[in-house]
Amino acid sequence: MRSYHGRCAIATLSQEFAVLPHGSQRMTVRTRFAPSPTGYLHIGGVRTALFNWLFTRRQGGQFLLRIDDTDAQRNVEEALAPILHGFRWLGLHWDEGPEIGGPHAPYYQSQRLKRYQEEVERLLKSGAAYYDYATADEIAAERLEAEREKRPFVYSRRYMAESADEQSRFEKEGRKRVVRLKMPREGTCVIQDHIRGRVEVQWAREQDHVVQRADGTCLYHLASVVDDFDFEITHVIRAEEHLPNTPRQVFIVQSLGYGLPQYAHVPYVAAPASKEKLSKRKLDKYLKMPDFRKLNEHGAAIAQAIGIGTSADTFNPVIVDFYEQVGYLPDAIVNYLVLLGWSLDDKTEFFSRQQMVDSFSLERVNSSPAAFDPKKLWAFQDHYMKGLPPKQKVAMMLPFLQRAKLVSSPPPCEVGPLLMRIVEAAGDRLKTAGDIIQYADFFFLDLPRYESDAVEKRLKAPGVAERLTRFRALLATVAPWTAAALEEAMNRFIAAEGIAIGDIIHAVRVAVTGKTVGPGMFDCLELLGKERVEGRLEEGVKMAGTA
RNA sequence: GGCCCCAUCGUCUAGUGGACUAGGACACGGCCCUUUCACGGCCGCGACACGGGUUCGAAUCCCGUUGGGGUCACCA
Repeated sequence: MRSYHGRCAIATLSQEFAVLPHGSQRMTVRTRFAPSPTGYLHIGGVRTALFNWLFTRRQGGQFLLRIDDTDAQRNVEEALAPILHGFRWLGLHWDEGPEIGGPHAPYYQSQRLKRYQEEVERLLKSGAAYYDYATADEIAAERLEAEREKRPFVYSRRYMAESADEQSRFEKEGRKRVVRLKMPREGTCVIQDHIRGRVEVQWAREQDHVVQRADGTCLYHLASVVDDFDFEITHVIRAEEHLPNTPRQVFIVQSLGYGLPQYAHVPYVAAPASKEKLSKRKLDKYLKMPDFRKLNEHGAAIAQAIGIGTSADTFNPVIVDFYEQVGYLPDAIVNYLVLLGWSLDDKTEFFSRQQMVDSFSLERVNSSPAAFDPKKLWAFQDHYMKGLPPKQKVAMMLPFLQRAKLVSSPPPCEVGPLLMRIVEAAGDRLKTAGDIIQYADFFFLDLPRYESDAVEKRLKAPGVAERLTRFRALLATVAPWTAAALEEAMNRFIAAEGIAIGDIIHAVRVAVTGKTVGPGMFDCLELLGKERVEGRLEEGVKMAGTA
């Protein structure tokens, strides 16, 4: 029997010294992110993609997108669209891949079947793979037996057919064949990983994995390795759940005579306050945590106001889309994500895209999983929102008002300047673009939506109706109608009444805006205009009177 | 269960043998500012999982224990 010790020596050597595949002297760094078209972009996936992107930009290389659709899906284009959209939204541009093509097109595995077939044949010819005629049940039975005997399972190769005779014999029995890897059964596979260091596994623990199905289609591991070679990928930076798959890929790489890429297995993003992998399907569980629930509810309120669905399948803080729909800033998301598992030093927390590119390195990626923290994400969003010029806030927020049917499309021409004033008055209160709906709806409605709690608390109290009536009367004398003049009038009013400002202003706010919270009171009054303020105060008096 | 990975405040992290009475950020608590809500300012709470080594000296290196996690497909 052939010894595979030699192989692993090669594995180690080629990784440490032959950094570049194909023996070329100066190959630029090339990385890839390989989504399968699932219809959504996972927050953990995008973090891995971000690391790839940053590393590549830093090295002046090319970042590509390859579509792992070997599992024959129907609507690849449809399921891919949200993913590509997410990449563009975040500003993670790919140099080659879907929609833009490139020298190695096509970048869809489903369109590269011929290449896989060629390589399967080479594997077969060299003896690194074999036809296997076992049924799934027969394999399962062997596995069960091994488990019963408490020994690690390795396939007996009972239905392995390496000669034409054996093949025809099995075929006469009516058996179907798959192609399996003939994995080494002694020696050690050594993986040099940029994040995890040296990882060793016994070849004997590896299975004879299937690389080609009975129908001739190939599986991920084979396709992935062939593509990485064809696309001249130099660095495979991927989630750590792929680490256990790496030996079989190393075996394929070496059997096919390719050079090994550099590997870097980044830890997965964990669920809030846990070490478990963040999963879209566990939303219910996360919603039991107050922080996560708040994040979700904030988004859901906006989604509801603009009439988009909130089913967990499409609207979910684990999916990147969520943040765009609610009106988060890509820079905030990216800055938050880059710090999830990577840091530059003990103090730098805000990075422009360029700074990120300039300072990123795989060596500083942490080797333990980092938990997704809604509060921290929120803090980054807060920070970037504060730095955004009002003009840009207006541009972001107008579409939300339109979708909420508060402003028509195209908007009346007075809306632009008004919205600018509102945004300025609201200041740091607007944390996401979608917040504009809650903070400004009353500017665009004939009458505010009166919140019952607010009415209860601030209007339905003894003396409020009379006080509002007297304050309303005073308004006739206010000129010019400015926040400053209004404040001055209010001060005169409380002095005359002998009350504190708190005894009147809350009632005015609720009467005029329908809520207890909002931008500066006097700004609201000014922007609303005298007529509407007077009308709403009357409305407030009515509600207060029915106490 | 086998194999592999991981382990510093609640969370993200700094720390690569002495500058560590362990630093920063978010969160949290208190106070101040304040018409609300935000913002801002000040102060505070808070961690090296455990046990053995190695060393003059260990958060840092080694071993073990415990705990957590990933993965074990004719999915990707």
